Amino acid sequence: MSNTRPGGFPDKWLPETFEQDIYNSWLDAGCFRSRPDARRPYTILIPPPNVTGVLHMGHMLNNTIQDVLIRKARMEGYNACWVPGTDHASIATEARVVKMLREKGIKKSDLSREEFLRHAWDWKNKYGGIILEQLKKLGASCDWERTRFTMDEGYYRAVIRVFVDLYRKGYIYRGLRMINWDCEARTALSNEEVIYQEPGEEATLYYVRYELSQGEGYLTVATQRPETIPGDVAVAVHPQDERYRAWIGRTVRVPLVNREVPIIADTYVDPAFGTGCLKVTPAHDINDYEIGLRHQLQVIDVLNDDGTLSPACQVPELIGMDRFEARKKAVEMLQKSGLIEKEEKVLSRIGRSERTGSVVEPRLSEQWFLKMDKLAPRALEVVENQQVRLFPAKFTNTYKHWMENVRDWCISRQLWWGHRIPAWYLRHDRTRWKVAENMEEALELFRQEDPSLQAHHLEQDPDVLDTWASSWLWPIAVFDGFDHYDTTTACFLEIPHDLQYYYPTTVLVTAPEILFFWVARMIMAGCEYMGAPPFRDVYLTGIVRDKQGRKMSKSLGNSPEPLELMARYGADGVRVGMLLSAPAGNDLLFDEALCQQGRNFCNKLWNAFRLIHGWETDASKTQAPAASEAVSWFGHRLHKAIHDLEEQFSQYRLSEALMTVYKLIWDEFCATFLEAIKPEENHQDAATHRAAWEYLDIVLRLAHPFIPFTTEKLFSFIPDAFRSYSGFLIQAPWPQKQPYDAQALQQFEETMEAVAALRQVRAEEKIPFRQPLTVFASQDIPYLAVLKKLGHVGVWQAEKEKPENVRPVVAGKTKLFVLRPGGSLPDEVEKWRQELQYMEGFLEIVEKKLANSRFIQNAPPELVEKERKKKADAEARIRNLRDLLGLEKK
RNA sequence: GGGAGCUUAGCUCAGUCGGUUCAGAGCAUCUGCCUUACAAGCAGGGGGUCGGGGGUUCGAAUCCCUCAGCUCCCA
Repeated sequence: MSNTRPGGFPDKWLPETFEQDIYNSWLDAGCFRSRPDARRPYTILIPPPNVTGVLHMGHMLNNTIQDVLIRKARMEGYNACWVPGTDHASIATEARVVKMLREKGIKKSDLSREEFLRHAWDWKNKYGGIILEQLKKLGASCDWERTRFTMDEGYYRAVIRVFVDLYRKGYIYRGLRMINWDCEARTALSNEEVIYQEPGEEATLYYVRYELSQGEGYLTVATQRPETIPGDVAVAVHPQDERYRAWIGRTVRVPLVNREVPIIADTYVDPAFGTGCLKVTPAHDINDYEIGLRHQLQVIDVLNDDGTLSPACQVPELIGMDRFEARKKAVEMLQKSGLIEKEEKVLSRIGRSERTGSVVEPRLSEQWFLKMDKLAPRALEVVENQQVRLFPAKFTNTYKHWMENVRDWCISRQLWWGHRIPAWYLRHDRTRWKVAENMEEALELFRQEDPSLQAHHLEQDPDVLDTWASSWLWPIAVFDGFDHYDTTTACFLEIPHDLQYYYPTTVLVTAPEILFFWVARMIMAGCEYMGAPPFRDVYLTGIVRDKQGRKMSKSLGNSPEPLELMARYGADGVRVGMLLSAPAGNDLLFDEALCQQGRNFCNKLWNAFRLIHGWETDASKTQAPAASEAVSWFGHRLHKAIHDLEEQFSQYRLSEALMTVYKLIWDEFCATFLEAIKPEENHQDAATHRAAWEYLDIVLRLAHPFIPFTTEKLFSFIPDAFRSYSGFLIQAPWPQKQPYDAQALQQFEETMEAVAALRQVRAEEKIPFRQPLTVFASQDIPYLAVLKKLGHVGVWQAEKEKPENVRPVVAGKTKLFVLRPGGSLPDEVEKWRQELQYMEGFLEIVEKKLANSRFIQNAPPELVEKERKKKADAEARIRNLRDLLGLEKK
């Protein structure tokens, strides 16, 4: 069956029939393409999604917002550039590839680094582009020719070059640190990559006796980790703890290994926890490590990097055993020696790797660090002085707090997939290393010290850089900024034209969760290398949650499939659904009903178009008074909306902006304007028809950033004679703001209130829809023709004498009488009484205020004027109500 | 333990400089309608002591104090 009528316009809004075509025509016409020119740039860089990722609701929200902003900017005449791309997501990708290989029966440990990377690249080439393809379905108007990947050749070089540069500037150092260790992935994790289950996990607390080495007696220590006992170097108690005061300075024997260790006093110990005695194991607990530093204790690391016990534990039965097996074995051995006093089940906060789920091991390790002491203050300053504005501003506090307490950044990861750290060691002496862009340069540096050294004496650091240590360069590297950076002089030999033109970018749209990991660090890199932060504004989106407020996640299975959603509601419907309830920085409780609302909205606009499209212009017809009034009013109304939108966009209040467009279209354009100009027959007079097309043209332009597909499709059906722009809507100019008559809007609104009152009477009196009303009135009413048409008034009479059998209608200052067919008694007298009472009370307050000399003195004059107007209006209303009540009393 | 924030209608949220024509919006709900663009629709209605208490002020949803509940970040 055909979905079209003569003129080729489809009857029904079926987004699936045109979305793809529209997107392709935009692409073919190069609408998304941006190259530097004389216009001002408006630049957005996509927060590169994880290359392993598939589109989830967070991406949908984030990218819808970016697309709305970039489309509006494009229409406003900016050179709009949205750069897409993906990041290599070191840990996540490596985990995915390892898993895939395992399924094929290949173990990572059986592969050489080069072989593994070949598999990883194969995987990336096969699946890495999926998410970007999905974004196209959403309508994302990215300049796809600029698509970047954080490990593509030029980007890789930039990351390495920056490492070398920062090392030479003295910002990078190598050091021992207590880190979070993932035994399964065999890598260091940042704190952010460690997750804790709420309220905790069940664990066993073992009470173990440590016997005095001299004399009789023992201390009981409570521990959850008996397998680390061989690493104990002390037992600590609180210095004020009376129970143990006398014991301080003596020694005990560590079970299993019989090592003699001191009893020390440290305020870290919580006397209320367990027995108040703490075993100190500096190699395996961050707090113990710090106690160890304070008391100059030895560090005994009893674990291998895969979580098995190392020979250093000196217990033959445990060596080589996995830590959890070893725990059981240790308990068994302790039991045999009668050293376990009791066991207790406790709820414990256990850190697990976000990626592998493995229990995280605190571990001392040699890592690379980036100093923050010079980078952080500058990054803080530019936010404090508003050079970078955060939306919503409340995040400034959080940002500040973090930047003032920032720690050095551990930038190394024990992985293969990523940017390999450009440091070369001497094979025979790993304490000597050189940092250089490549091995040849490193060798050159070594040879200055020892000319006999050869390439085969060198060995590159096996670790790669933290993914953020590459994505923090995104705003510079996507424009090839480091191609001509010289690390020996720490200078740019040349700044690429694109970088000069697009940097700093206009706005970054991202999630508050990565304000520090990514946003702050990009600002640091921008200040360090470009001397200016990389963006003017930062728009922080909320987190997409389900209706119960739970974060959407694959594992919970509470996330709808975005592609399915778009198939059901149209990309435009979903875009509207995402934005409707997403004020900046607020979490979005996602509900499919919102997409439904979006779909309905598109359908509404489609049908409004269909109505206008269906009219035939009748040149002989003169314009009806209602049409003339409506055309005049809607012109003002439209420009008020444009005005409001400007304000809302400037504050990034996108959901409000969308609501402005939504109401403009639904309530004002459809429910009021079109109803007021609707002709009896299908013939519309020329002036009104033209105005309808022109207004519709503007409305489509205003709605385009939010619902690009539907509006573009409709735009193509506007007859040439009425089109503001001959090309694609995506490139049409944004409507110019014009002054509007606020008073006319106010009057129209009052008239509409009278219309609503008439409609209410009709409903209450059960007067059928088709039956015209007979109305009496004694006053002049603005937009009377509209009132008559929308109120469906057949007979309008100026009130000469008190009419019989009428029902009075009050709406604000307006008073009307409707001829009632029946004779039933009005039941609204009570309502009027209440309103009169309220109004009299209101008037009293206003009068009191005006009589108060302190108010007159202190309040601004325009406010006093406003109060006077309130008084006058209230008096008019009270007169009306008194009149009515007087009538009824008679 | 340290820091930040939130609490307004059944739900999700606006509410700027303190100014009762600001107590608002959308959705949901209820009532009546298949009125020839649209039932993915039309018309109308109801619904909140602005978390509790106290204070400042001519005037408080808005500022201050306090209590309760919730959330996030850091350790």
